[in-house]
Amino acid sequence: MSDLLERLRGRGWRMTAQRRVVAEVLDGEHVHLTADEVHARAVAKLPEISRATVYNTLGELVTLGEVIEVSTDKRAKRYDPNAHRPHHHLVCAGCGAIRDVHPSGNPLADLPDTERFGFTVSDVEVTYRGLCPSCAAAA
Amino acid sequence: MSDLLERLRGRGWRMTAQRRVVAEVLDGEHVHLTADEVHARAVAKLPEISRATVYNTLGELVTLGEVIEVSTDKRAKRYDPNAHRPHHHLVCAGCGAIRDVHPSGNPLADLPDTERFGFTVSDVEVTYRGLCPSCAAAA
DNA sequence: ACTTGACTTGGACAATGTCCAATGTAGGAT
DNA sequence: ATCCTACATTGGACATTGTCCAAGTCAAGT
Repeated sequence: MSDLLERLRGRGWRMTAQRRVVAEVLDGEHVHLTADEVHARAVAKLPEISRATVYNTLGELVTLGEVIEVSTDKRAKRYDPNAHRPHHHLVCAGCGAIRDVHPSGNPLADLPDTERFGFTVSDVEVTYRGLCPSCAAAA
Repeated sequence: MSDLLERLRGRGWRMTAQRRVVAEVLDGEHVHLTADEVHARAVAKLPEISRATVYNTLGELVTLGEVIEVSTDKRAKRYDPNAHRPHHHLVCAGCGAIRDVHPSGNPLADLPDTERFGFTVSDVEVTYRGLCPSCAAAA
């Protein structure tokens, strides 16, 4: 966790209480929080932190490549602190739980040139959908 | 296009002017419209149609499996009338253009059992990201 | 300790989507 | 052909998520 703070300082970040708190929240739990959830947890540690700051900080972390923005949910963006190992996501259609997964093979290679329409394809995002064990049992 | 209307009638849909217009808009252009764009085009044909009705109708069409909801954009859901051929999407990070693509191979098969965590995995959504030719030239 | 420019704040605003009570109407029944 | 009624539509209020900005605050270099 102090790794993250160190990296940020190294990049010329001014280290404020607010940024420290946001970084701690993200680093503390390896789940995929929405911006509002990050804000709620940040407020618990630093009551006067504002929503705007949380949004700003998350945006900066995404720009720096320290966290990944995931939009598996159509409602709110989620932030994935596990940015240093490439991975994809498995989402439960019932309860919305998200797990990181590591498929074999590289989906980028599965897109033939004839299907690229001249695009420079640089990234691929894969979302598996299904039911987690408890939601499947409840259904 | 009347295919779609026939299928809907067969499912017990009450056929109203509003629903006909929404179906025509979706069927007319095989692009990926946002709900608001659908509404704008629908208004052109039937000025008094309301936003709520467009949202309702789109939601029903999704439930019936006649159109697919795509969330490549983090802003608004888009609606893809090409629901009967499985396909994925290629999105331009510059201008937001979306193309349907058909990768070789089945990404579902790339997810080993050990990475499924007991989930019943039923679907996979793949979004390729990159730059379209004109955005790449402009950069 | 001072200074300065980057950071934070709070609140207004924007975009997208949902909900609901009142009203209208498609399509079966008569 | 007309009537009934359950289903559909409407418009506007509300909710959620996110962005923007002017004013105030503060970290860190000197």
